[in-house]
Amino acid sequence: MANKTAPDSTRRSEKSRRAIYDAALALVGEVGYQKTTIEGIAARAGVGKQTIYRWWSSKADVLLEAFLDLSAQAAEAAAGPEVLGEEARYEIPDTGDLEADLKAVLRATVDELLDPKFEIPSRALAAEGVVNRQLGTEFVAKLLEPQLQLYVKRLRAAQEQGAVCPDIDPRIALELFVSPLAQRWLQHTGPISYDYTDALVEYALYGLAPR
Amino acid sequence: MANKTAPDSTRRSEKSRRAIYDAALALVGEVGYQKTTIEGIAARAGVGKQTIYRWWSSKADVLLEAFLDLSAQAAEAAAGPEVLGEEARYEIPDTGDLEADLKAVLRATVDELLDPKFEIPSRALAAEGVVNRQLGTEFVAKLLEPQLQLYVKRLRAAQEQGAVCPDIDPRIALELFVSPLAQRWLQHTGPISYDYTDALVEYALYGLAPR
Amino acid sequence: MANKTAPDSTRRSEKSRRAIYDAALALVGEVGYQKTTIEGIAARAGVGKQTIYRWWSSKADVLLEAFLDLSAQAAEAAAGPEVLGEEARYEIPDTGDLEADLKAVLRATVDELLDPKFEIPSRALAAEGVVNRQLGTEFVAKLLEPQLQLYVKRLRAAQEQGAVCPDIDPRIALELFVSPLAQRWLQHTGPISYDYTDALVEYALYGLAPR
Amino acid sequence: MANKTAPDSTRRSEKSRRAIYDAALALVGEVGYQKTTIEGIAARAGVGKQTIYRWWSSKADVLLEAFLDLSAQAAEAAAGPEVLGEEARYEIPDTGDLEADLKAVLRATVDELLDPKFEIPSRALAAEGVVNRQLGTEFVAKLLEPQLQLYVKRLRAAQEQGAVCPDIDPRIALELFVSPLAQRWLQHTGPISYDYTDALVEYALYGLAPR
DNA sequence: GCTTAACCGAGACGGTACGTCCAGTCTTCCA
DNA sequence: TGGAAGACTGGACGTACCGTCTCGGTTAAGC
Repeated sequence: MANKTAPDSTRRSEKSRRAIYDAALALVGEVGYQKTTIEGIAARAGVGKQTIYRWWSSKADVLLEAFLDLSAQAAEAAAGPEVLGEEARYEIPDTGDLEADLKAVLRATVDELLDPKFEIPSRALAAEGVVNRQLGTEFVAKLLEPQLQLYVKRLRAAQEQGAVCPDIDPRIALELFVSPLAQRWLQHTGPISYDYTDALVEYALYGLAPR
Repeated sequence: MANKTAPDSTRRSEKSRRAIYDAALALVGEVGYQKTTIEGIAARAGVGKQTIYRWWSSKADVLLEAFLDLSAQAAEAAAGPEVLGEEARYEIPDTGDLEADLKAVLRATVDELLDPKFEIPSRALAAEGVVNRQLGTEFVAKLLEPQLQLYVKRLRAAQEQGAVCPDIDPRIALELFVSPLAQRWLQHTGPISYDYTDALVEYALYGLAPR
Repeated sequence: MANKTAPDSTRRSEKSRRAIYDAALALVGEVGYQKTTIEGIAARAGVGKQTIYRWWSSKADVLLEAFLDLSAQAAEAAAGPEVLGEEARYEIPDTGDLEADLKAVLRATVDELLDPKFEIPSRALAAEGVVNRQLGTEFVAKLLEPQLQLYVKRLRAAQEQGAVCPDIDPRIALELFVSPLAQRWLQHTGPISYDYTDALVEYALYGLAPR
Repeated sequence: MANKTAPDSTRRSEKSRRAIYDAALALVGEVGYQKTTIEGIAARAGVGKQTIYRWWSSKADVLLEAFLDLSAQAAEAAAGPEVLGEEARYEIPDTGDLEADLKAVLRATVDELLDPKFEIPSRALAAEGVVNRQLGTEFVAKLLEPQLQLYVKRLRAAQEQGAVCPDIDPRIALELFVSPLAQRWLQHTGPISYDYTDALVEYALYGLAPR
């Protein structure tokens, strides 16, 4: 019923899609986001420009999907060869010690944020999302929010365990330690380190005011 | 000593500079950052392109200065016609009630973030800064950090008053309530409201863990 | 012996061929030759592109056959429902008055040249033939020369009747009145009218020099 | 008052114009008209595409001007270094013997038509002119008609000399020998030779009918 | 009547060129 | 000599078609 001859996705070339993802990520890594062009991606992937325009609406859109694909692959690899269903999603560990668990997760996040393989494309996507509402929404919905929900779950468990006040909103609470890290990374407002994230967790859990 | 015939700033046309600032801010507001072009700014300002290239290095650079100028004007207007020096800078009030003071300041920040006159250019600059290291650094140094230092000052006063633990680093502490707001605004990760910023202040001051 | 799996013409779809002819002529008439595309013809004819590429080598080739078909139909219609063989081809009448016969035929040609149904495709074919040697040759051989041979035949009869010098080459002679008309039509070097063609016949028959 | 910012021709780059003419003629000669592209011309001339689009409306238009320029240069060279004004235009010689004069001019035309330097571009322009009314008109007005007017002048002189009937229209008369040659050349309807053009002149002057 | 080879509609594919837009440089002319 | 104007080279944009290549569906000949 689409009036603009939507392409038939059943006939899509898987090979081209892969080549485009690879080319896009490689170029963004090599020359940066601004200097990465649709023409460049097409040439590098050995693909016609139209094949890109047929399936994606913009450079940002290509990169978002490429990055989602990369993340999915990474998650899959991390999860090991679990043949049984794909629902064995990652979770924040619950050792009973909230402070330790949060510090561990944030330290892992620091490592990831400093891994250039992830840094350049995710920084580019975040920047584009700031200015491009549609992409930003998709970026948040598909990448950021799912990760934040893991914290919500862990904090709710902590509330049941009595480690966090029951009248606190976990969706807001997690921002106390996640957002500072995010801002320092995004806007270069300060250095990132294990000490820093450890401090964030402590400050957030026990408050700034003297007990 | 400049080998490339640096322009003589004493002969610079003040009228052109103003026209360029106005045109740049107007265009960014009307058509967005991406669709704002140097040619467009020059045409709108009734200025030759070379006049822009002579004094600025990029579109982002023009916009940054234009926005700094706008902020300076706004601050000046807010401060009233204080003829006596320009060092009567803004400060966070200190009523003795830290919680109330922070909530008040954050509420004012919410208002500013939602004012379209400021929102579009600052969002554009922030986005460009994410991806353009040089601009980002300047953006942070000239706009963001000075504001954050106001919080540092207020928190240090609170430490002297015994309202904040003395072993806490104020530069990190302020991020507990400032960064969440910044991230929600920048990345559209959630709604912004007085209730939200009030909650941030409370959570940060008294901690997530039960007292 | 064809190494490239020549198509089996016995299984060719007559319906598709007709649809392609119709679409090609209609499009050339509506949007002109340059803007007529193979894709457009295929879409209009409700036919796959490959069906065109299977049977023709180029846009010009399609149009040439379509036009030949159109001419054949027109000739058939003009000749009436003569069931007896198709060899009752048209001839230039021979009333014994060469001048009158030639003027009559040229007047009819003028009418045809100004009929838009024929004009646009034949102009397009002629133009393409100017620049595309292979097509030009075919165009001349299948369309132009057969018509010119009718003049040769009539002039030879005139030579036997003593109305034309016996040592004149009829193939050249016919060009004296045919080519001027052709050039005016093709290149817009002048207007076309009965008076004009009448004058051509007179000038050619009796010469420019005073008798 | 032009609303579409017509370019300022006083600031036009003569060097670029020359380079474009040269590239266009060279490419048409080397790869043919169809395979000559604006991009190709620009690249060959070392010029931005926009510089072509700024001053010409189409490939055909570029080629027409390039060819006019070539013709002008050739005419200038042929006329010798006549410093005194540029009005020493070419004329058909008048030896008093019309038949000989016409045969000589047509023989020279045959030579020119067979010179590849002129043939390819003029054939391309003629073809484009057949199908593109605007270009055709310009082609005729600037190139063809001026040459035909030379015949008009010569024939009028012949009429005064009594070598041509006074009631004959010279503009039509010249077509009796010029158009056949043009058609054979354009449409490949027959071979071109001195014998052929000689015959044309004789047939036209003395008529087909026996005297 | 059942297989099977081919033509068929459809349209995705790697490409080329289009005509437009803008970047950043260079030149000209004016105040 | 700074500035307004704008032509210049260069290069990416997004679109339109090219000619080739699958993909099912259908159709007619040969078993």
